[in-house]
Amino acid sequence: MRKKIGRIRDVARESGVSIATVSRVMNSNSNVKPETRQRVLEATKRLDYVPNPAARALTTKRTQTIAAIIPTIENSVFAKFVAAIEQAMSKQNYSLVLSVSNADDALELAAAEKLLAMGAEGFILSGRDHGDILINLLRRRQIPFAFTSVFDPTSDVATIGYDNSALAASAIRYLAEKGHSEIVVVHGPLVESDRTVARKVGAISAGHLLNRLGFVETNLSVAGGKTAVLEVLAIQPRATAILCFSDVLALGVYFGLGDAGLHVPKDVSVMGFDNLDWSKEITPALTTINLPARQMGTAVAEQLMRTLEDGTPLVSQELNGTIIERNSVRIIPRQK
Amino acid sequence: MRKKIGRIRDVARESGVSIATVSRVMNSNSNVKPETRQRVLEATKRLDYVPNPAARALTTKRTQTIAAIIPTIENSVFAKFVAAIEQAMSKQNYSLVLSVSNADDALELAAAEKLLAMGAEGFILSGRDHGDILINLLRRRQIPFAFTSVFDPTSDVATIGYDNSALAASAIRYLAEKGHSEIVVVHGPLVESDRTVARKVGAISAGHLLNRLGFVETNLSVAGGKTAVLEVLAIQPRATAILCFSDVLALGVYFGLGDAGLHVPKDVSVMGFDNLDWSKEITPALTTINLPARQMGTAVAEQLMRTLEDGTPLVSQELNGTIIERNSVRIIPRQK
DNA sequence: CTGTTAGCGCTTTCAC
DNA sequence: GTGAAAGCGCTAACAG
Repeated sequence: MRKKIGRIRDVARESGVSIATVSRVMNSNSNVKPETRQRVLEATKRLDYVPNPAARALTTKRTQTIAAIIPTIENSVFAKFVAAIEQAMSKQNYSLVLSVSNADDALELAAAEKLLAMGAEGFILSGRDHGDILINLLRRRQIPFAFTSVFDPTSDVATIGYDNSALAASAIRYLAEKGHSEIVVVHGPLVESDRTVARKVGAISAGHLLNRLGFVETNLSVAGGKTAVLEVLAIQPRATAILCFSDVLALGVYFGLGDAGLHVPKDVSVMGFDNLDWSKEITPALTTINLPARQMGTAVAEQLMRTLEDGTPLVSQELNGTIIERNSVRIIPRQK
Repeated sequence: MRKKIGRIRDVARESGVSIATVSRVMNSNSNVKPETRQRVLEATKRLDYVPNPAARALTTKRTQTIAAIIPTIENSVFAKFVAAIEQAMSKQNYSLVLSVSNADDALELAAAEKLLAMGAEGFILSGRDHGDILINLLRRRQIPFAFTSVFDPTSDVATIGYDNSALAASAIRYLAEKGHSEIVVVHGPLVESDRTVARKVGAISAGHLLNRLGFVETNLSVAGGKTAVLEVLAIQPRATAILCFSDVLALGVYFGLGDAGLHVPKDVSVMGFDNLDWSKEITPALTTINLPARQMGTAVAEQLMRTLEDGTPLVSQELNGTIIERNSVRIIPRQK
């Protein structure tokens, strides 16, 4: 269905050289006499020639394409991450092919097969848990791949991200230091995200600093955060702080709390995760954990491209999340 | 750098047939005796064979890849749009390659060249205004492409989207009907978006219904909306309604108004554009215009795939935006 | 510095 | 129903 545009031999004829020379010019490598190059370039312009990517890929066995499969692109920190990957790849003339898995192993596998069949040479996966079939498929085909949004030095697959468990523990610790001893964590579906599970584990590990630590699972959306408030109030009416494993949830919690007539942080403190860009604009500004999404995108992209270029093995890389202290957490005076 | 995985001839040898038969099986078309097919399929499994996409593309001249270039993926309605495109394409075994232009013609052109060099067979562009070079490039190469987020029956390029001007006019009309006669519009950078320009034109066209209509340009972000409030208050302190050309801006306006001690909608009414998912959760729920982003994504994807399959020409398609009436607009009693 | 030539792995007539 | 063979457009030795 596509048109027949100029081929390399047309350019060769037009400029009076062989196709090999045209190829050399197109790949701006080998030695070509400047004036010959010039002539070829002109013919190229004139014929509006662009090398056929399929033919090129067929001979070079390279497609310069890397795939990323993310759980969702909507409403989250993934957009930032993807934008960074895209940018880093563009610089080195690589392309990103994106697919969304909805946190479903089967969909993820299907997506991966499609991407593979498109010629993806490397894969960026989110989180640490993936179907065995997928992992084996990638391994058998010797496709380099990395897990992101997690850092786990013990993993045999390179993980590029942060320590979710430690981050959640530090959030609890932070809250405890501010005098909160009854906290409820609001989080998205555990089955959909090993990062959420890791965070929960981390929170529990710091639970001894508290008198009481509760968990409320909800949909990972503003609406989910909002409805979670009701549950929080029901199960732990005396909680003084709500820790949300995502800023999106925190936004919903703000709304829910507002509707319940509760003031942040006077009545209830709120802390988030992600540091989405509106978090510093809301009143009170949200205390949250900044996740280095951009940096992470750049890091995976660069590692993967490197690996594809010269075989450098992928290595795990820890990126630090940091607590951004703002005004949504109240200091509760010690009341011994 | 890539490994040598099983090729078609390996499968042929393994299953004792010719490569032509293997090809037939892989393309599940022509007649192949069931048991032969079976044998081939088994060999395929055993050797973990997947047809080489480059070789296939080289002979068929098809890549089953469509490119989309969007201004930004962060913080907006584009995420929804892209998700829908992705989904629609997946169903028909097409792949999406995405690039971000930051609303810059030069970047857009560069992105397009890269995507073309990757083998994109069709293009999804955002808005109506694009560099001539890009458009000519696409035309010369006879690549089908469509403009989205706009509907303009007079355009010679297919436009798939909504009538931004009419939508903005209807928003002003709606507000006027509720008794508002002094309105300020808060919008993103005009130079970056022909949609924004079209909306402004539409708003102005309905301006005769008002006593006063002002415009404040700001960054297209929550922060931008928030700071715009100060300007609104400065230039038109008596405005009773703020119309935001994006919900993201409206969120910022809510925050800014709150900080200024102004209540929505008692003191100032607010209306948005986009119907992002949190808009119904915020208090008061935001009256906004729903833009059919998903539907639009599905529509372009399907038209483009159709065109690529059988040459059906692309046609403009209008999708309707609708006012979602909620609680952020107060009714001002006629006070003649 | 430039040309010749041999494939890359697949699809697709055309025979049988 | 199946096989043989001719490319698809390009890159990469290898000569010269």
